[in-house]
Amino acid sequence: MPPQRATLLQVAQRAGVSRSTASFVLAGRHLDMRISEDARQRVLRAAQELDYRPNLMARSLRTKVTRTIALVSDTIASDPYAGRAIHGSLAAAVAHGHLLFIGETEGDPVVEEKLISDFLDRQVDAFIYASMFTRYVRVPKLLRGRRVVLLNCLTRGARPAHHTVIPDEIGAGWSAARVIIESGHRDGIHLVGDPAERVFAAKERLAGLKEGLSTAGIKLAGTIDCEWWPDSAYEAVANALSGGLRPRALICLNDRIALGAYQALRESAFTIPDDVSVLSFDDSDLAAWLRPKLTSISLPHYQLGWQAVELLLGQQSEPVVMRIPMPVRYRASVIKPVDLS
Amino acid sequence: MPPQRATLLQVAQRAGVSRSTASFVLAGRHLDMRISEDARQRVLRAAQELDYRPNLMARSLRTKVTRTIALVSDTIASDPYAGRAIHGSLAAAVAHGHLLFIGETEGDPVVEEKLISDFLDRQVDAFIYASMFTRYVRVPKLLRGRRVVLLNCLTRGARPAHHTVIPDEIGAGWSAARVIIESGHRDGIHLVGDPAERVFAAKERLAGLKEGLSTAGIKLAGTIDCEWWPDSAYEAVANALSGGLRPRALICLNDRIALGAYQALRESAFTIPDDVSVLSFDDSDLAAWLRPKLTSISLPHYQLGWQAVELLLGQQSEPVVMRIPMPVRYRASVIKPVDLS
DNA sequence: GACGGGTGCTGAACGGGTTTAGCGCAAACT
DNA sequence: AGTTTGCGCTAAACCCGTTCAGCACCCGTC
Repeated sequence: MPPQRATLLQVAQRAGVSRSTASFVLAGRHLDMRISEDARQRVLRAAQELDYRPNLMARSLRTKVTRTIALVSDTIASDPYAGRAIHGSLAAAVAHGHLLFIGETEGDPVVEEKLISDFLDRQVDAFIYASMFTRYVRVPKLLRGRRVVLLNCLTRGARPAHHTVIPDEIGAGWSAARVIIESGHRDGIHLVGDPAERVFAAKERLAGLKEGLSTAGIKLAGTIDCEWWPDSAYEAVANALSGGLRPRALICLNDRIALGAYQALRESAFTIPDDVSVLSFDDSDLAAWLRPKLTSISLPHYQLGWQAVELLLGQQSEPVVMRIPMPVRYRASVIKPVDLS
Repeated sequence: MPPQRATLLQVAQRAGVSRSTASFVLAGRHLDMRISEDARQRVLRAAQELDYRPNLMARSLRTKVTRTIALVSDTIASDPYAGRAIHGSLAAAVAHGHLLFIGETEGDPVVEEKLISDFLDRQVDAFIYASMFTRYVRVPKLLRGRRVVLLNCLTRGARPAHHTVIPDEIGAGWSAARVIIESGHRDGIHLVGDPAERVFAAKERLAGLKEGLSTAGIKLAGTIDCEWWPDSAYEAVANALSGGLRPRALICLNDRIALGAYQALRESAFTIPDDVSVLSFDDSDLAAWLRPKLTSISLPHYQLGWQAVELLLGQQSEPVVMRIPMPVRYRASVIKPVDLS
């Protein structure tokens, strides 16, 4: 039932020419090779009639080009955003006539090595080495000297060895500052999250935020320390509030933390945004589901994935570090503070 | 820098044997082919010394087996669960020594045909035809007669043409009934969602639920109609409550609806679970983040993906429809109703 | 009529494996 | 001594494209 595909030889025979000629015609090289218009038409017709499709395995064996890309990620499932980065890479790959393999290392170097070997055995043209949260990585030895783009991760050291695509977290921090400043907040601005931890995004967001605020002569009133989960954020914020804290604005390091903050604020009878503005990062689905809808600074995973492939397939050879802007999604959780005086 | 890989010929020469012999040894067919232990050792050593890895393109060209699977999905990004199905498929594929291509059709038949053709040109062994929400589909002509498993979708008609893996939504409905009954609820049980729509999951969940309830002589007290989004659910539930409804248990058709219900209940000063129990389906991340944590019946996407590949690579030839059980994730939103009398 | 040059096409090698058919040799048998 | 048998291995075809080198032919030229 799966119909036997016609080979180039069959096309050539039907057109009354040699395999070579058929190949040249179908490759569009009839001008270099001086194929008569008549022969060209015969080949084209034969190919059409036989519904000819080239066997890309055979072609790739000869040309050493497979037009396939391997996306090697630490995890693909745990994070709901992961899909978006894959989606972006996939769309760009297909737009360039490439196909995408995916693989998951689960952070295990042994699995990683096996996986990359498998891809290499299948002669993939290039690799996307991806992480699902932004962090520093060491590029596996097997990838040295190959076409690789780092997606949402980077290497330490002055000169990057590979193209690198990461979100502009520092810019996002500045944007957060701008949103807060433009809303008229000056006092009672608290950070919620865990800036002490070695999380890349946290450090950069905080750095950008502080820089941005300082341009208006504003300082953070304090930090509410918690893990990156709703539970932890809820507890931390609830504690702070019951300790007498009266914040005017909370900047949460991500949406899950914002959810915890929402829950704590609600229980202490604070109204968002009238009593307290809440600003967040990531712009996950959650942001649009909360009440009031959460203003959040978007992690552009789709664009990250897309750009990674663009760099991979582009001709630019000098390694580039691209920081993709993180746009603000204005919603309803940040407003001008009500005058307390 | 990308080191030139050794070929079989080089291994053979170093071992002082022919390509054939080297091939037989490395394929483990030295017994059929009667290769001396000495020659075998020489080949093995040569392969090791040269760090030989076979070119799978060349092998596949000859054997017509690529050990690759194509996962063709309607969308891969929009749904946060999507990643889990891919994850499951990927894990199973790798466990069987296969690699996974992914592709997205965006529901466009033209894109779909192009994509499948591209996969066919690359000689993939088999296809997973996936949908991100359970629904009826027509299998594209190009896939007729090929190895295909339907993942989270199914064809109409008595005999399935392909293996099919879907969640056991009817069973989930029964489970919902059981949870409610075992908690002691008998009255004031309302459904929240849109059972009228042609959504497969909705119909089956409702059917199972009603059957399950009827075994205990219980009937739904009513239905609160809404779309599958928090906004819509919030409005619908808020309306119902302000209309005087006093439910004792809400069964929400998914977690997003449950979120809307939570929001509406809270604003009307109902306490979950003391005043109202809430039960839901899907068990998305959200369920564990809500306060109180939401009891939800899990959509086993990972297992779906895994099973799809197992069927694909298994020897079972008669098409099978597998319904994967949906386990209940007990949390804190369902309790025994407080006696009102 | 020999030669040069352009046109239109093809033969054959190549890529790197797998697999079938069978060869050369030594031991065992008649 | 001649035949059979089994062992250990290999030549060569095959998969299906791409591509280099060059052949046959015709036209025009001197």
